[in-house]
Amino acid sequence: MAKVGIKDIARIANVSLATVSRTLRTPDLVQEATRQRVLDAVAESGYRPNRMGMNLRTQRTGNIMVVIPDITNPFNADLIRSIEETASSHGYAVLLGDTQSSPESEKQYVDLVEVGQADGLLYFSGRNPFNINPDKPLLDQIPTMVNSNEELDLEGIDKVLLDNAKAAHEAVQYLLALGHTRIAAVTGPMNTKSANGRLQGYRDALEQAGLIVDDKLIIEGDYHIDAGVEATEKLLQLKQRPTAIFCFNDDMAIGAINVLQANDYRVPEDMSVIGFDNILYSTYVRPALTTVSQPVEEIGRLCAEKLIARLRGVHSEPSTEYVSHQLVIRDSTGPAPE
Amino acid sequence: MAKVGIKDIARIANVSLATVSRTLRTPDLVQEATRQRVLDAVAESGYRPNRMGMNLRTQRTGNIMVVIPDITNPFNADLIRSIEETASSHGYAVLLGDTQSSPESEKQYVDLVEVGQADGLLYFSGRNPFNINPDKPLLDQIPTMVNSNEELDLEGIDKVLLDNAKAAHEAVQYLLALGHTRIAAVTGPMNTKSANGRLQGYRDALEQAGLIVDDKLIIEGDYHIDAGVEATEKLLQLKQRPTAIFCFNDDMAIGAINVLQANDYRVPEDMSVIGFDNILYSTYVRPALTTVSQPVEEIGRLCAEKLIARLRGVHSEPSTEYVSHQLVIRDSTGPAPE
DNA sequence: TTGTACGCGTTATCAC
DNA sequence: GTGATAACGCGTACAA
Repeated sequence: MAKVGIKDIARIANVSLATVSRTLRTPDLVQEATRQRVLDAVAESGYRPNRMGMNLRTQRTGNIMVVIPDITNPFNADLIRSIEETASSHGYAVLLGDTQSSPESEKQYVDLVEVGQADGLLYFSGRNPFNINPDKPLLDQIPTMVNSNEELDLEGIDKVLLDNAKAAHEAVQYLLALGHTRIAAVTGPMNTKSANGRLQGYRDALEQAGLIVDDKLIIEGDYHIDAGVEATEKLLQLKQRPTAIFCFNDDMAIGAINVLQANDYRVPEDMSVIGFDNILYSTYVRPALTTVSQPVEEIGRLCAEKLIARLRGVHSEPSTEYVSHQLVIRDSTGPAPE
Repeated sequence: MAKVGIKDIARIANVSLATVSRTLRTPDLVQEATRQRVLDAVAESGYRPNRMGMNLRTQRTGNIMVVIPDITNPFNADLIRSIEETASSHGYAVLLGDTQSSPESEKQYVDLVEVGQADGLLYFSGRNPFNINPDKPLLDQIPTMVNSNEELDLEGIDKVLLDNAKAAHEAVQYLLALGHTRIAAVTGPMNTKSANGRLQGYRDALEQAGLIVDDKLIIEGDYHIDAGVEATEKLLQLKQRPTAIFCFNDDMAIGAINVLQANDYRVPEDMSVIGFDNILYSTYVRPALTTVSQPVEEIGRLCAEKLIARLRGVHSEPSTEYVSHQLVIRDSTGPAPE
């Protein structure tokens, strides 16, 4: 289509370019009559300001970059849904960076905001993608950003976090209260803060109960279903089997239950399983999953709101906001077997 | 940070702006020595071309807009993963438009590409967001785009589709072969082509088997788990209950199984359930779900490749590509009860 | 091979 | 209240 531009409108309405722009941006500054002439011309011709020109001139794109490891994980999908909803309501669009946990990919997407393809960054990874010169002020070297889920090792940026240790502590305490003493942990990648935090909570809870932590019962996973499958297979081979398995996310817990049932273990009579995240499917799995709920909608909203506030020029101190978890008890946990 | 621009590089390397640009875009056109001087200056200063300037000048953004109804549906999440992977490998980034099936939202995101915030459009909805003037050529009135999943009622654009009728036909035939004669259907929204196509296949299969279609056994859903729950509750209240339920996606099938088990029905002994999509969780639900598999990775890749080819100026006839489904038999279907 | 100059489409700063 | 005009940062035709 013969793209109609601001010049065409100016010609049709018999005004200058400036007046067209003003009519659209600051209508109050232009007289009723001329304003109407311009608006008529706009309506007639279907003119719409070109974003590339706008972006260059205003030095903003209206995009926010979201860097996240795995969009096929329902927790992350829910997170993005929430971010996108918030962003959209503020006039921002979401540029999606699904990195599959690849550091190169993370850097590549962060680059995009550094070269001005997006105004700000929502970063859900713990790996530092920046080359920081410690002698210069940090904020001069990184884009406007908010960090969440996996804590980044940087002081002075906005973060939205969950107290992983406390949440895990609570989950394990619940299992202890049910009489379990041999409790396994299927962790996330141990190079992440989330997995380390949860593992710390697990250890603390056991030790506070006077139990010794058996490293054989701790198996590293990667938050995918398959990891839950493999870890559980290993656990079942142990001479001293656990009576409960604490998986550091729901997907792995679903994998665990699957293996248990395939090997004729009853859940929770023979083995309790507890997850983390409270994804939608955890309700529909049999038995329904006991899990630690994260307020995913709130996390997404907070992240987007904080970022957008910064983009709008809010200059408060960078802060870390903690959101609260909740233990959701369903049917996959029960008293320890004799 | 004091942003370093192309002018700074030109000054440092003691060349003109043009030479800097050439060194970066068409290195062959610049002499070895000067090229090196420029590259050194670039490396030293950490200069990177600003995308807003680039975008305006080249009239392209490197973004593709993906408009999709619900990113929390695992099928769609897998789809986006595949799109993003393909796009990324071709140097494109994904602008995400999760519309939650809202027509306003669909229009709003399509607008974004029309005003030049993205170069092309991947459109996974059946609602026409354009105001088409039938007297003018279609391609002059719509952006470069590919349509998939829900077929759009427009001739002359690229599409990637599944033969829904055939796939559903096959699923129902399989149930018929197991001896089922009262087969329920939990559909998608009946204003979508996918649901209508699948329902047509369902009807055809029944009629070809000499059965009459009982409209009481057809319940409209919306592809969410809850719809499967509610539909199944209704079906169980019927005086003449079905012995099998064909859900038009896996999420609703998962909801159906949940209700059945809660009411002490055994699946598949008392009631068979079959889904559609073959999402990851269908393997891990108990019993594992029999379902019609869509090649989601292929769909995403094809969509992205077709679009990018167009963006690169390929001028072949617009075409509709059909991808093939596959019936995946697991444990949620069995012989009809006596 | 390199430099000059223009334009991409818009907004903002001046004058008038 | 409105109109020229200068940026925004870059790529490229043209001239040198």
